[in-house]
Amino acid sequence: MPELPDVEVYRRRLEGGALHRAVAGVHVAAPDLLQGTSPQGLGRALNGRSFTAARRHGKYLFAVHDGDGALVLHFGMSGVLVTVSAKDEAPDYTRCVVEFTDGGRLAYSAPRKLGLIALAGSVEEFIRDRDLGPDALGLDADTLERLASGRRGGIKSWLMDQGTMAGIGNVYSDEILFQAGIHPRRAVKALEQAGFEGLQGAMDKALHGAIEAAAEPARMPADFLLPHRHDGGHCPSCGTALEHLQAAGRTAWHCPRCQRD
DNA sequence: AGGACGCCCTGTTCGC
DNA sequence: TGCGAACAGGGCGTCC
Repeated sequence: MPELPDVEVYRRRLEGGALHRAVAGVHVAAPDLLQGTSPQGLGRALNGRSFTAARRHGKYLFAVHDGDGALVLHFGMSGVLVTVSAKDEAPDYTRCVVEFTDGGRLAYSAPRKLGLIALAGSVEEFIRDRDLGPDALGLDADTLERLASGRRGGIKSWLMDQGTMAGIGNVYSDEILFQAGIHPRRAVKALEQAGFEGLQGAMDKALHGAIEAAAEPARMPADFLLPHRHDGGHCPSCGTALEHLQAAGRTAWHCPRCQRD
């Protein structure tokens, strides 16, 4: 379930391990993941180039290269990005590999092929074309208020709407609502009374906390919902058995005591 | 406009 | 034991 924190971890991995190395070739094992290009097109765009920057917007990762463009990666719900040394094996379900001239590789692995691999002229152009909202990391309370104004409907689907803000999916919308003490069925309108500072703080805590934990549930702060978000899980704050309901077509886990309807 | 729903995809888990 | 249904969910399309 790569959402903003997971993709930020991949971004740092890309930045720390795959910049300024010449691309020797690109191998695509799952061409159906390519959108708007082909294995040959990817090769033409990337061969001989080097990645110069790793950027992220929402759940999209951009490997910007020195040929005035970017490789775009989206991870669907099961994708991972790893760097692999010359002598190591790429992971199972590797769908695309960028090979560098030094023998090292960048591997995109995804058991469920729900992600996408594409090329973009620029990060900004891609964001515009996809109608993505501002990145969810670092939004201030005033911006949240502006994004909520005139919005009808549920708060969970609003948080997950990539056109409103980019990066939050089912898992982290649950975490944010838990940290904010807001029931998943509440309307966006209810935020007007509560104020946006609380939501802003919850978003900051959930997203930054998860990134600091490298998006690994086992390393997350003790008061995070995420590690308990399963059958038989209990609220880390009050111990009440967690419940789930359907909201915005997704399973919304919450604490019935801490998140009042 | 926004919600409900189905589809894609495939490994895992559960029920009969 | 074994098979198949249900489930996980990001993103998109359709319908209401």
